[in-house]
Amino acid sequence: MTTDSRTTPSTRPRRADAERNRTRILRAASELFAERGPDASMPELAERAGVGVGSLYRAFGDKEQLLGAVRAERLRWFARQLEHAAEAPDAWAAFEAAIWKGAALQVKDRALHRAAAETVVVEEFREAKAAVRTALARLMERAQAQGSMRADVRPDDIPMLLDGVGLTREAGPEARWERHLAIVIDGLRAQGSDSTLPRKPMCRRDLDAILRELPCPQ
Amino acid sequence: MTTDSRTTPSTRPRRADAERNRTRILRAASELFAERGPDASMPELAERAGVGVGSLYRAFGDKEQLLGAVRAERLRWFARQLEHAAEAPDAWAAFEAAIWKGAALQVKDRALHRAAAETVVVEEFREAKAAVRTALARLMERAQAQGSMRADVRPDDIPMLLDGVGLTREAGPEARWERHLAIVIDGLRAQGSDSTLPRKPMCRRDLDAILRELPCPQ
Amino acid sequence: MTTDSRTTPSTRPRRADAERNRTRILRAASELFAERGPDASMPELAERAGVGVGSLYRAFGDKEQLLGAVRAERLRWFARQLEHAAEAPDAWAAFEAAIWKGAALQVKDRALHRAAAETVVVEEFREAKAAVRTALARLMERAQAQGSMRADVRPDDIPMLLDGVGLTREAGPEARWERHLAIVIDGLRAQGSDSTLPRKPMCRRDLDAILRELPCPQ
Amino acid sequence: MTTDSRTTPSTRPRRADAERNRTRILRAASELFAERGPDASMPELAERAGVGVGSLYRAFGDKEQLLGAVRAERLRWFARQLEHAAEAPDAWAAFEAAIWKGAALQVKDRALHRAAAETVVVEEFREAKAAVRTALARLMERAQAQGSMRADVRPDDIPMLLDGVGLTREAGPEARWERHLAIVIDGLRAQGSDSTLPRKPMCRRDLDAILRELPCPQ
DNA sequence: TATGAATGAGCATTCATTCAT
DNA sequence: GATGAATGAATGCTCATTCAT
Repeated sequence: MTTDSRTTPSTRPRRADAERNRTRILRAASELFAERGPDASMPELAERAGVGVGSLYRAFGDKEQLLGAVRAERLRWFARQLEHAAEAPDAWAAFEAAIWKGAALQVKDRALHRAAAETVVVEEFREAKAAVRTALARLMERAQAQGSMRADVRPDDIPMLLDGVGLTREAGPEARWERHLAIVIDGLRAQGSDSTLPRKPMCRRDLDAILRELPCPQ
Repeated sequence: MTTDSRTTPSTRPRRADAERNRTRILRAASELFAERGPDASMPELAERAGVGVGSLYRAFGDKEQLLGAVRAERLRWFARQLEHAAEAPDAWAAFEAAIWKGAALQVKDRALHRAAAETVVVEEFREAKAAVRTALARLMERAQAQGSMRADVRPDDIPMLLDGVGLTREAGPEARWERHLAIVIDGLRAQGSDSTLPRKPMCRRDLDAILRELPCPQ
Repeated sequence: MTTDSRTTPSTRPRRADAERNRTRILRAASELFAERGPDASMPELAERAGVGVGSLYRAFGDKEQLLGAVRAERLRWFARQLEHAAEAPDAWAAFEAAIWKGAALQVKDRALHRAAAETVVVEEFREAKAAVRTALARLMERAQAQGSMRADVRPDDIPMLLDGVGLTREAGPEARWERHLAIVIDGLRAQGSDSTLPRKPMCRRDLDAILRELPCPQ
Repeated sequence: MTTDSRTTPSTRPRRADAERNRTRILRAASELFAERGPDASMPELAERAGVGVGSLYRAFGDKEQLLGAVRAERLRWFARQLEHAAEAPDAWAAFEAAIWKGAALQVKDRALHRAAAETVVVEEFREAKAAVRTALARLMERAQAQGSMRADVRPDDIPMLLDGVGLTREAGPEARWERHLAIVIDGLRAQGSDSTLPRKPMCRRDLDAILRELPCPQ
């Protein structure tokens, strides 16, 4: 490995360097967009990353690409959650648990705000979105087959719904987005399933566990 | 009527001019904010209204007031829809119809984007919001008493939910926000009501009628 | 008097009306410029006067004329103080007392700020300035003849000095402009006069009396 | 010296560029604020400096910082004059000479207008002000000990007095600020000192010398 | 004649992006 | 490759003055 840097001194070390730099930028962008949303500025991002603004543009082309990369990262995490859920025997329960994670992410990580509503031009982001869609399709198909999810929902509906939930920032002392999500989930349930309709918003204990494993900083 | 114009001969003529201009600005703002959302700029608005920027500020104080006025107008319209709905015998059906109007408005008129989440400082807007809340409360109480709406939803949940639906822009060829709304509505239904759960999204015919009577331009 | 308004219904009452209006504006300007200095805006002034901005322009031509009129009023007051002072037997003592009034005015009434430094174009202001100059000349001549004022000071020096004092707003807990003035006054004294040089700044009691009779509002 | 340029090879070249630009902006600001006072506008300054407005903000943060930097520069110069004066055997004569320089600066350079009266938030400016104060204190203490300066003047009085003198613009054909200053100086003198009271304003010859070495352009 | 609505240049400031070093 | 200085259009807003009513 270390010999590599001597063997191809002009290309390889650069690659490594560039890769490290890219990672650094991505981590900073991850934090900043999560905190401040897509409106965070490039200069501030550069400062947080400890690089010049020029490096941002060299590494990612423009702001949209960079934001897309951050969003893609989040979406891949969500896709993984969904894929793990696919193996559970009770598809609906697994779906519900996964959706809570996705919603919590959408709320806590402002990078994803309005992401589903925007036209996607970034390749990486499009791919991640597709991965989410695939995993959702698999999981939902099973839940629908098991009769616990309404039959006419489609995978594409979910990000749309979560985007809506994500808009609900914690504006008051009462947790509101949990209410939003609970209603949406009940809307997704098959009729006649043991839907425990008048269910209270999730208890704090569960919620804290969810928040703790979110991939976005803090 | 004619006496009025004689009773206040000194105040009216000026008012008429100012009022005409205010209306002109409001109409332009209505259009522009509807198309581009709250981020539309004051200079562009001035140009669209065919007035100088100064006139905007004279008529409305600042951007927030102007945006607030546009939003208030929309919300008052929505409040009226809800009030009319209050008289119907079937509270749920009336609620559902009204909510479709509200959602359509939220989707078509970007002026209302993120309105539910923001802190309101404009008096007119705050009042309209309160009117919506009151009308919602009345209607929902009846629907809940009739057993057709789940008991744990609160009036404040509705704008939050609609804000989410409004985020769903027409991103693809398929109408998607109708699906979003349909799911949310089903989430609001009381369990065991004749909830016609696997219902399809509203048919085009109805939707067109709704869109035609929206108060926002376009 | 009241018959006048019927005898020449088109001209006389107008004059009276116009005069009343002019006075009203002047009073408002007096207050506003005193509080906020020459940078107070015309719209705000119009509102305070209870007239339209147009009337400001009709009555005074432009802002400079209006400010000039206010300043002239103040200067006429100062000229009167100086004229009264002229009759006192001890010219220096009278001068000193008058100068304290002028300085207090300059400090408390921001309308006069930088007035001496600016080129005067307003006739009324120029006249008032001349009146001050004349009164100063008379008083100073006597003081110089009595040997209590240095011989090489000229009447024109005084407004300049007071303008400087006026710049010294009360920035701290300690009264500072009184110190400024005290030094300047000592600089004006003839050498060898009983100048009580290490004199303390004027005592509060005297100062309060001065402030109370200032012509500017508050 | 040469080693320095090798020791920090990566930081210096950039700095050189930035420093040059900063200097350029500072020089332009120096000129413009000197001519027009603190109210000169940023766009005009940018044009004069031959840079974009953005560069102004990059280099100095905001207008207040930039103005503060210009003022600090002037004040440091004044502090140096005072420090040199501190070594002279005759403290009063040294003080008098230094104060002439300070006054000339205040008059010729409008950047310092109203500087003494304003609350200072710019660190650099605050420091320069403190340096002036310290130097003044040292010099005045000696002059007071030597009995040539009145005992009750304090260092803080001097900027206040000079600010007043600075207000005296060249409004007429006769040089007037010199008279203002001369009177103030005499007001600072101890009584009974060989104060040459009826002294004429400084002769042109000396004044020209003073003006020539002023740090402000023009 | 009085009004006050309209004007529009002007201000301080921000930020995505470019490009010389 | 990396840097960060430079750019300049754009933003929200103010205010002396004009002019239609």
